[in-house]
Amino acid sequence: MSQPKFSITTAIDYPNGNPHLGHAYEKIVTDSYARFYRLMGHDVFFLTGTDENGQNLVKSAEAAGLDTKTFVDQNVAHFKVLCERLNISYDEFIRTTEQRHHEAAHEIWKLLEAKGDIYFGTYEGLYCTNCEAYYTELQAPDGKCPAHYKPLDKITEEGFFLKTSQYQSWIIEYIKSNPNFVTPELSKKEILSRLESEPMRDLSITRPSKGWGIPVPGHPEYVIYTWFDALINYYTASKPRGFWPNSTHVVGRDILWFHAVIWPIMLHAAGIPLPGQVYVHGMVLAADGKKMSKSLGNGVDPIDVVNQVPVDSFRYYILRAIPSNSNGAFVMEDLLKRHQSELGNDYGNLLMRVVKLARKRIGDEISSDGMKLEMNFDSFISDMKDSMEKREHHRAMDRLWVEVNRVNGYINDQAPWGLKDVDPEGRRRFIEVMYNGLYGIDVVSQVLGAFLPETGSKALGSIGKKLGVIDLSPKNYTLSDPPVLFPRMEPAKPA
RNA sequence: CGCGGGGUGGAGCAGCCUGGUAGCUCGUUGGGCUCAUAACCCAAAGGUCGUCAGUUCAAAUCUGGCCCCCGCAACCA
Repeated sequence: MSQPKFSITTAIDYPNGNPHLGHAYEKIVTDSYARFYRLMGHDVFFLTGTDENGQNLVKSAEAAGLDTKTFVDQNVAHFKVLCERLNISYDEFIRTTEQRHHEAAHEIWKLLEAKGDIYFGTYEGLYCTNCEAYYTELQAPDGKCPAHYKPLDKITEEGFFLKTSQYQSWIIEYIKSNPNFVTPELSKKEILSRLESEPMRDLSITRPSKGWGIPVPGHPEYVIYTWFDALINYYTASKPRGFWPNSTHVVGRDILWFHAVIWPIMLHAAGIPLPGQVYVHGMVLAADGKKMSKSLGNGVDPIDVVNQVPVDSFRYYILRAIPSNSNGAFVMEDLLKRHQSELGNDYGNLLMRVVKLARKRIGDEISSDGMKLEMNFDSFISDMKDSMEKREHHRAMDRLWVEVNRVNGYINDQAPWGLKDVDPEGRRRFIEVMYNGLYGIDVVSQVLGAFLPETGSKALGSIGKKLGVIDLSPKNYTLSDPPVLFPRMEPAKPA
């Protein structure tokens, strides 16, 4: 078995509430890469999960009147439901409260300690007693808490630190000499300019224990800082499955620093191989072009969306309308428009017109015997690969649609409905054109299945095929009436 | 002068690196076709490419100033 390996991760989610659109976005994007690499014959490992050791969870649980464990379990269930509703094909779902993860975190802690990269020291910062949080001078330039407008206290706290500062020039060099490590280019520029403009401080990696979290080995009065342990989840889950180092970590811009700087430093210092890439995806903005946030109340609930439209319409919109390397607004009306015109009219209709016409005049069995293929899909496949390897899935979707339209165009040009059965040559040509149309649908649907799995699977089902590894060889088709994949929908009611 | 992205026909975007008749999708209007979910095809209308200046035979594209929108600024994907 010499299948190339490909392992991909989402960031693990903080289960202190219900999943929002950003979570859905990241999972759909990552899932599409996982499915695409499977389609291309890779041995894929796709990891997602939840980050459950944060101290804030204790407070959120209290506010909800639950003990922390119950609270977290409940919320984690919501994230799993989200994955099911979105057809997320993860191979493993890790929870950082699992024993195996505690062990992995300890393993790495001890490696770093043995290297002398962890030391005990004091932390000095501006503290708000209401928030129970530290603020930097940038966040609170006037020395007042941005949330409570009360003067912050200067507090000194003891704890353990990781000597991140001594790896600053190493990480700069590493990012520069591995041009694909941080992608897209824009994010790399951002991280490098930050690394080159200010000296790094050592990272505080413990908090005083409140009975929740991973205890520091030998110092149970402290727990390991959430971020330090959270990053390790990738290693915890992938290593035993033979997928460490991971190929790609998919992350949001907001946590790039931890993934592109802190995580590589931790691994490098511990003598563990580094992941291949940190891919920063775009951000979903609200319809008004602003960031979605609770305070603005402009958020969108992904479960709400898939209650209204087919899950693949949602997946399609997310993948195509929001550029892979930048931000895009989520506008429900646009989603509905694309559902109707691109999914329904372009793709759904292609399937319908070809299969129905073929069944009507040929029957349910169409053999490849003696058929000449009139469309070549080699450049389509290689363009798709190219865009996906560059982590430009929105361009891949554009390319896919060029192909959908090419098959539609082929049918238009050949106009099989004009070929008459009474003429033997017309009959022969009719079968040939229909075969080529079906073959086009076959190829396009196989690829489409990586992005829209339910649709791909139903479409292939109607020609007697199943999703799997890409197969461009001519096949025999067994036809059945395709379901209406993208039913026409009433225009959204004005809000 | 904290860092970064953007301002292109009604809407959303591509083009800018490597200057030379401004392109795509949707929408609008007018034709056509009928295999298909009132689908599809063809054509037309619509832009002084944020603004001011510079370089050049030639600027959406290069240079500089200004205006406006947005993201990030260490635990919010």
